[in-house]
Amino acid sequence: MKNYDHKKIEKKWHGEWGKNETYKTLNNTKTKKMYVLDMFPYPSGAGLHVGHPRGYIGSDVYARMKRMEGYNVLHPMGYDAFGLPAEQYALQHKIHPRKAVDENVKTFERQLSIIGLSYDWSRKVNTTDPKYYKWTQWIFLQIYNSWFDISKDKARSIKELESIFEKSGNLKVNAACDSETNFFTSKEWKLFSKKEKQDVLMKYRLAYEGYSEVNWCKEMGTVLANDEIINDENGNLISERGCYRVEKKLMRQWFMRITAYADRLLVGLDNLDWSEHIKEIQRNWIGKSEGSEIEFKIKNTDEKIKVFTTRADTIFGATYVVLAPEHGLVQKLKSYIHNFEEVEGYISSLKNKPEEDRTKDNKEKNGMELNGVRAINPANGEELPIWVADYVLSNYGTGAVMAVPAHDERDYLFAVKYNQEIKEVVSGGDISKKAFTEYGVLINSGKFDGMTSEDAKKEITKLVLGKTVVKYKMRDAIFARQRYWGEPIPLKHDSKGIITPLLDKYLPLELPNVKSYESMGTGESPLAGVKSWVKEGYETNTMPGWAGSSWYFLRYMDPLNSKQFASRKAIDYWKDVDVYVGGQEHATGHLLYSRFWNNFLYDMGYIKNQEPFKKLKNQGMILATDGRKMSKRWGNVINPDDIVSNYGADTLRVYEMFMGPFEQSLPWSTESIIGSRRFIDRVYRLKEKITDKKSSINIEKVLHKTIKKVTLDIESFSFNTSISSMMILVNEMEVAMNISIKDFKMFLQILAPFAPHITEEIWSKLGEKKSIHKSSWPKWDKMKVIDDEVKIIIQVNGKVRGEIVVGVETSEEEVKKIALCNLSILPWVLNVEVKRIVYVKGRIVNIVV
RNA sequence: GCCCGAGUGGCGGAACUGGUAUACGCGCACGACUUAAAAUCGUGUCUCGUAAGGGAUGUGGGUUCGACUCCCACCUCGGGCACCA
Repeated sequence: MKNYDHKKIEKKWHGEWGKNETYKTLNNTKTKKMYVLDMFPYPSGAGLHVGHPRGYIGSDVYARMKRMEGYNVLHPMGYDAFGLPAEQYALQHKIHPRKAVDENVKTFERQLSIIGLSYDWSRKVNTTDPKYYKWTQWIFLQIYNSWFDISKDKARSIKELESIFEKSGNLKVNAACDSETNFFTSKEWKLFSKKEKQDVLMKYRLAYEGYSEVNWCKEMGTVLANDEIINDENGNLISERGCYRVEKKLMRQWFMRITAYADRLLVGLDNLDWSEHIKEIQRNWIGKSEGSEIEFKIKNTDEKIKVFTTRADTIFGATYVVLAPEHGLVQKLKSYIHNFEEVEGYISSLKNKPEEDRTKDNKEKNGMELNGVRAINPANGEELPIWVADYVLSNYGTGAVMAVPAHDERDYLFAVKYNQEIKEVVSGGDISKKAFTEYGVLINSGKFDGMTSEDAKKEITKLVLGKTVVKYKMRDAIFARQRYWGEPIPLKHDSKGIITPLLDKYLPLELPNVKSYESMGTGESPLAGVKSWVKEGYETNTMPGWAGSSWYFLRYMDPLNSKQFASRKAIDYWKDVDVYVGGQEHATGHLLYSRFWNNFLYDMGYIKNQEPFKKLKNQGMILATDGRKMSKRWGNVINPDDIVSNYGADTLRVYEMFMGPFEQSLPWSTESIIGSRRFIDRVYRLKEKITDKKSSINIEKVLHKTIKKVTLDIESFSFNTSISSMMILVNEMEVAMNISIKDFKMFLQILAPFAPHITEEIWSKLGEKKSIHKSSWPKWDKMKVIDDEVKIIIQVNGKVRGEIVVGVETSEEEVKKIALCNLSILPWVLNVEVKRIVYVKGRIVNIVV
């Protein structure tokens, strides 16, 4: 066989590169840095399919070019291995998760290594390694020991808050939490018991203990995140893994106060070089809306209903007020409500229904009026009925709304059903629809008539003594799982309920090595069944899967440091990730949590940049040949091992980059991959044309144009077009008489990031001693990129009728003259009046007749 | 329902800032080499038409000397959010 032996060559160079530490990141902090990062994988039991390496290959091509351009490149890899999937896998296979993870990591590593990725493996991290999670726990403690100062718009130490309380109570301190804050003087603070103080501080801590309704899965004996559950055909909630029934249950949890950073996370997006698409998803998720909080007094009582609205201008159209069923006022007003029993019955009937029934699409709204109580519209003194209704959410805004049926679709539907008054106060728009999104001019609103909605909002808010507020859809993140396989939360509880954080010197708090890590079945973590653990008073919840992945990019900077999560020197040098590559499915999870932690660490002075990932690229999925997702279930999985074995790693790499745009999802084609192998074979055969003689001018020109194109294309992740341009170059070289050794080497260099093995092999055969991957990236010659002659298209009335070739410097007049005299043009311009001639330099002449 | 993104040959796709639509690759057809096959190489390959020409970038309009590219309306597909007041 004439073709090259990929197995032999690839094996040889993997050995050489390892031995020579070709891809090791330098410790030299004088060289300009480049941090190219892949989202680290979750090593599942199934191993890799051909879709997984797509992103890794793209970032590898980029990292390789940057290395050749002289950057000190940090391009590491590691494993994110805590969490439910590993625990489930271990349970199924009746082995310890530690063992399961180690085995899976081995499989992944073997699969990754044959692809020829240029990782510096000496910087590998693994989130389940106590040496690693020591620092996950440490960061948790920093967050636990901090609060968010709204006036300074940054996190501060909880000790500073305590001393503020000590000095002046909390009369002036900004509440960083939504719950109603108790006010106290410094004297009162000093008299508080330890437990009372703890309870107050818990309302401010950025990591806090609380209770929440969770998705409880009885069969799995665990709590699931929202993205771990799906709806079945009947609309019931079931777990994504295993398809077990999921219900709501109140449970003790730990939370992260990510909402404190809502605005920073929103504003921070503006300066990031991410796709608009992902930024938009995060913006929607954060869900900022500006509006007014207005109080409606309840007649004959001291109580008030606080509502939130973005359309204060429509207050004159309010015809009733609605409370969420969970709203506290319902109970408080018990003695005033004539039909209280009926109301309570209604509310409890809602509670027994799963939430999805309540929030399901097109669900008919229902509610019940509270007889005997009336709210007073602060704008005009009108008395309005008060309702409870399922369409008002307790956890958004104030849990109460003023209903304006004329200008809100939901209120409209409800009003029609329950025969409530509909009062139009803003002109324009279909009353039954979309009117709320339409901004017009006020009518029927007394002295505000004729005013625009925007102006009226401020005026009316002022008039009714309301205040302008900002609300977010985003909620605090639950930071606890009732599972074994996660980082222990480094806190101790004593019998009086006092919580003590572990001192740094006791970190890491290692996960106890137990035989049985199955769920308690009570909803509590398996750790609650470990006697020695409970005796010490350790927290039994563990951290969620996203804990370890929220900061790993910092650990790569200095992965072996046992004194700090990374040294000051390393952090100051590497600063942030220059290019981050991964799937877009992490838009509202990992990518948000990481930004949150990074912002926090920045506030506390531990790191240099607020934002962790400057530039983000999301690789598209590789679908199976049938156009579906690759999955064991469909039996359509293509294993990269087979491709590497049949065609070689270089072919796999070139094909995956050539298939189509990097960020687009594409189906795998078993037929097309041969084209990439042929390309590699042709390159290998071109060796025979190399001579000491100069290449032709044509080859030089095409070569330098290709160097330019490949350089710019890699920079913009347009890998498919850079390969196509190199194919064109190879086509040209094949028909050339000879190729100079100098030119051929330059071609090898620009191909090297894509096909590192074969280029290295030919490079060394040509007598080079040093690795091609350590050589300098070729520069294109500006003179050779410019043509001295150009082809100009001649159009008549916009239709192509001919073409001419002229010197680059030919003047406009000259070109027009030549064009008009051109033979193929003559029939079109003969005997007609030429009205106009448009000339685009170096491209086109359009003759308008 | 709302918010994004995308629709180009038989297939994956290319086209700079509005300037030759279909580069590059796959497939297919024919030819060369071969006893034969594979591999390789060469030629052709949007469509109608013998040709001259005409028509095509989801559909229908518009702007322009000129539109895959810009504007309006609609259709289809993919993604995100979903009673967020």
